[in-house]
Amino acid sequence: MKEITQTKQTRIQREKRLLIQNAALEVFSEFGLRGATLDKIARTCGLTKPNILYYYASKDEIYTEVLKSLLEEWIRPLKDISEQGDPLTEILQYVQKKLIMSKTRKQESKLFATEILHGAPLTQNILAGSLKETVDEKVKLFDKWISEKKIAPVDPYHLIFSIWSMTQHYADFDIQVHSLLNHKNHATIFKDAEHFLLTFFSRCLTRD
Amino acid sequence: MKEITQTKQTRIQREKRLLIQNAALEVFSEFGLRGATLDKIARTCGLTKPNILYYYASKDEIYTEVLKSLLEEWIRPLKDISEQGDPLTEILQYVQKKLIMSKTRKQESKLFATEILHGAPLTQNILAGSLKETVDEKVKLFDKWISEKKIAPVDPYHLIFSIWSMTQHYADFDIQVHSLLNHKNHATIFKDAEHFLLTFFSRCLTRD
DNA sequence: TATTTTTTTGATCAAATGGACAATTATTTA
DNA sequence: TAAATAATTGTCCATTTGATCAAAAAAATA
Repeated sequence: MKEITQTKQTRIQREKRLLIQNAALEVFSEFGLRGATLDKIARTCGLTKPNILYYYASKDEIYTEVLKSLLEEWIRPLKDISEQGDPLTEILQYVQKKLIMSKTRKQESKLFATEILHGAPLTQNILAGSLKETVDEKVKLFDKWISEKKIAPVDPYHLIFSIWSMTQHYADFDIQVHSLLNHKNHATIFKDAEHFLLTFFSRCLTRD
Repeated sequence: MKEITQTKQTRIQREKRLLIQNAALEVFSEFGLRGATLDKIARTCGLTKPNILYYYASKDEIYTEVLKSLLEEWIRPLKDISEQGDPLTEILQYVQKKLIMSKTRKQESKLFATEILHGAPLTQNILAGSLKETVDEKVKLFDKWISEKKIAPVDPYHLIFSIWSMTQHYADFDIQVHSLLNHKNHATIFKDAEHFLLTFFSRCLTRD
């Protein structure tokens, strides 16, 4: 039973594994890998500790699985940037998508941030692998757009970093953002952030 | 002996406390509050665990002290923004200072990021206190500059967030940055980042 | 140098925690 | 419905870890 290899999962297995993953995401994103305990995860999803270990061999395995399933979703919007579209529109749309993810997927953003922050022990190969591939591809596209004078000249790598950092900031540092904005309405903050970011990036990509 | 109140610290006390703080910063920034152990801190500074607990009542007290001494330094560059200087120059200088801090104080940046990310359990009052005060003050200054048409109109709060996020990204996410830039030379990365950020913010603050 | 104070450490403790396992219960299949 | 398989749980264990404490060592002081 330990090795549930692909195809033949029972209904219960599918349900419980998902249940555990959701609880794990919640707990890991709040406390980090080491701060999270199996007891907390168990309590969160209403299962017992041994029951969780019936579906996953170890705490680390849960963490790895949660992280892996998150990473794919995380890269997707970048992949969506299309060579066919209008350059500025494509990039601004990417900014918007990333901001929406910060708004609706805060836990995922925090989990990912914590992982990288602490040395990406389980993600390094992905960073160097599929993420790097996609980034390199889009960098090439940005360079092309620059040489065609369709967007202003900037270092494409750092452009991507700036999009990531500015959008994810609203998820990862939400405590600080809310605190400094007098705990203003959540929706308002994101509306303002969107306006700021779109203004910011248009100005900066249409100059020269 | 437990309560070392201000004035009369012995030479040994001053030395050892500093030794412990430095080791603690190293360990906490790498592993977070929960991932860090007294044993790791002890090993890092070459003391024994009970000896550390002779100088600090608890692990949490060490963490709090490290964080507190870091926060003051962290806010300072923002305070330095002067009403007397040229607006664009002042802001760009702030960007530069923050970037330098990311380069030379990576551990502090990561520790601070982890703290906020996980709910700022020990920092919330500072966020709402002295940091907020300084931010509000500078926001007023930025608004003044905008009304005098000395910089382009942007939401000053989000402008500050953008500076923080983009500069700190190079410290907090250094693993990712290095990985995606083919482990390019550290100095080169920061030189490129500086050029990118200065271009970026000048464009965006001189438009309209 | 003798006495007092400070510093250091080995041994130990209690709580927390990841994990194992056998026994029990529920579900599926023949 | 009986047999087989899957799922669940109570109990237990070993390790880690924050913290204590008394005794020893070192340093400061008289």
